[in-house]
Amino acid sequence: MSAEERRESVIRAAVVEFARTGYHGTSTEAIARRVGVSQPYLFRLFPGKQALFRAAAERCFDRTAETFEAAAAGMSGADALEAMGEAYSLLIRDRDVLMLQMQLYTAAASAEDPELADFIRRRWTGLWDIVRGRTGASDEELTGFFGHGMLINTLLALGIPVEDRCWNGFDGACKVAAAEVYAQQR
Amino acid sequence: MSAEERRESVIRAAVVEFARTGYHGTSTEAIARRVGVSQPYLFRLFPGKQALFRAAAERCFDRTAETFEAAAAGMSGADALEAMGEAYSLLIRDRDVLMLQMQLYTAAASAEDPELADFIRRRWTGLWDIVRGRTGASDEELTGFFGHGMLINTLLALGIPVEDRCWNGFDGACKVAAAEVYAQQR
DNA sequence: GGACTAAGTTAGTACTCAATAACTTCCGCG
DNA sequence: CGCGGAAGTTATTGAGTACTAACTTAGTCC
Repeated sequence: MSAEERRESVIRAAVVEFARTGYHGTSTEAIARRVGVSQPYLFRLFPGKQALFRAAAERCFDRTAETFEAAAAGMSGADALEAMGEAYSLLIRDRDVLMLQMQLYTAAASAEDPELADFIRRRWTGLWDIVRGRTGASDEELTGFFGHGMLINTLLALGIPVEDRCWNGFDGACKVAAAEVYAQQR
Repeated sequence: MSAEERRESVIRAAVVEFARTGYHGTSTEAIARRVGVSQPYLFRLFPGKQALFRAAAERCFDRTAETFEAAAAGMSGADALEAMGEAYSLLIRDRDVLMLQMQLYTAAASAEDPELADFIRRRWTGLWDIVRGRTGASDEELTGFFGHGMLINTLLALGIPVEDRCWNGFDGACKVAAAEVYAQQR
């Protein structure tokens, strides 16, 4: 396998492991084991653990941005906003993407490398700009949209059952998505 | 100092340290140093690191619950809801309370002890019930309220500057609170 | 076929960290 | 005074962990 292909599979493994146990809770050993490669070899492909984490973060943001862009393609206004919401609920059925997002929110504050924190901020506001640019939504609509999304993230991360009262305010599509997340075997 | 007083100061230190670097990123050494006590002595006061984390989590939930209760005292309906929102924005000026909350959302999923995950879920839904019980708000109002809160948490955790477009949809009180959080020297 | 290179390994190092064991200090009380 | 207990310490251990150095294997091109 070429180094570039390996790097790709390492990133995918890093996304999974960092999503589940966070930066400090994840050993490079765990990532290597998932890839099926020796642990020291990771350091041939990436300069260090931080670079692995950053690559995983980048992948996570890329996927979300692409999801938003694709959903809104050929649409505008309220239709685009609704499509993006729907697409997002599909995206986070991948529990690792969801959890890595949550990990990034805390990682930004405690990042020993300020450049990483800055990167996370820039990418996150980038998502905001995508939604705003594609929908032309008002500030209030945007905070409503992202607030709604953050609450879903939190409920899923916490593992609040779909039958719980906390899910009452959500529409059927959200609940179906949530049920599917929980059905995922780990 | 009595063991009980020490335990109290240890919990306060644990809240700070776990909030800043998470469960795995925090060493018991760091907590002990903040308390001004030797590291092994922590294990006389608490059975292990997990117990420290749980005590910190408990403290964090207690403070939030008390804040909600106090704000809504003698009020009801929309007034109570607004008072709770206002009180919350004051609470999270304590950046450690804010960040520990964020840490808990990821900790629940990766907790090696399922009882801890369950505890976090129970306490979180407990907050939901407090707000619902004191205000009688509809399901949609509740998801709006908590979604709004979660978005604020995220923006603050990421360190998005108050001048940023992401803050546009928030009222003046929120922005003032945010500015104060950032003004906090660490 | 032999040299070069890319992909990958094993062995090892220096360090950190949670937890234990055994010792010390000091206060109150008879 | 002396003694018991509570509040703390130092020393240590054993298990991880990020990362380095040096070696191996296999395909490719001349």
